[in-house]
Amino acid sequence: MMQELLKGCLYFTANQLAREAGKLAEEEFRKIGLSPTYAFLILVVKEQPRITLTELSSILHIAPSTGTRFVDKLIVKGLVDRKTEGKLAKVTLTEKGLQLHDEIQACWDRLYDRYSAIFGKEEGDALTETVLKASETLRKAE
Amino acid sequence: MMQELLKGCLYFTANQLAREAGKLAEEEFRKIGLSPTYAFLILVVKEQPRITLTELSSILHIAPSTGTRFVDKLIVKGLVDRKTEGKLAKVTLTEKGLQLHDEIQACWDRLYDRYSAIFGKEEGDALTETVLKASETLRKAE
DNA sequence: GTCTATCATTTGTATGTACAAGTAAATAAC
DNA sequence: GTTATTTACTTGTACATACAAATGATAGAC
Repeated sequence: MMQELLKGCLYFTANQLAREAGKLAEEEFRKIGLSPTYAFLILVVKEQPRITLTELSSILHIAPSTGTRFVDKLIVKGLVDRKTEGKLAKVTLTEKGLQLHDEIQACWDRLYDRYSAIFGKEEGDALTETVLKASETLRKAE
Repeated sequence: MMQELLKGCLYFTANQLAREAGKLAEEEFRKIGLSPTYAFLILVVKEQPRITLTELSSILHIAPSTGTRFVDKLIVKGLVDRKTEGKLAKVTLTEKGLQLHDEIQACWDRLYDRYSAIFGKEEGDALTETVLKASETLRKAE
């Protein structure tokens, strides 16, 4: 059967998992009008004000060009602020962005709880760790 | 540290894994000018000629609208053929699509070998299975 | 037989994401 | 000090993907 073949392919299953996990995450973060990656970006910038675009992108594991687009949109929403210094683009939260921080944290906690409710806390954590390790193994192998 | 938080989030790690796994897969399938999902679509249609759009989409775990776009593009490339019968859209390989089948299969085998070389065959299989199970658990939970 | 509800598909629109090319700043070579 | 190289970032373009709305076809209610 065809389906069996597909099930044995890591590309395929990993994408499926990402899409399913994404549905939950998007649902949770939709409450504050952000998609999950944007929300995470804000958390990162909160922790490291004046972070450069490159560092931000690398922490989020997105391409720099993608980082630029995200920052662009968050500037339009008035949540972050970009100041270029020489060739560096430094990103910082605005007052409004700062105010959103607690809500984002709350969404995140709820999301984590939902994953935990589905998989069980121990198993969920183990799964996340397995997936993380696998992605790091792949990255290093390339 | 921020990075630690992100590493504990399934949404985040699953997307990372999907992107890393995708790089390998795209590289492999680029040789025949298709992206992995298109290639898989062709394998599925080969196995089930006159498959309906809905069934095809569901096997590939993509939304029906996405299925339509994919089929559109493959028609333009001359690899598949769509015949609407009543309200159903039946998809079949063209001669050209059929001829591509062996090459796709070969790419797939090579891709599998590459994953196996990186993770080890046993571990790679186990990983894929874990990821598959997780995505199914999530899907059922929603 | 008409009307309505349901189902399969497509299309409009939007988002996330990336690569490649372009631009601009910093650094190195000489 | 000018030229070449590298580095950081942005922009043009393109693709995968989805949701919601539109369309078209079947089936059921009466």
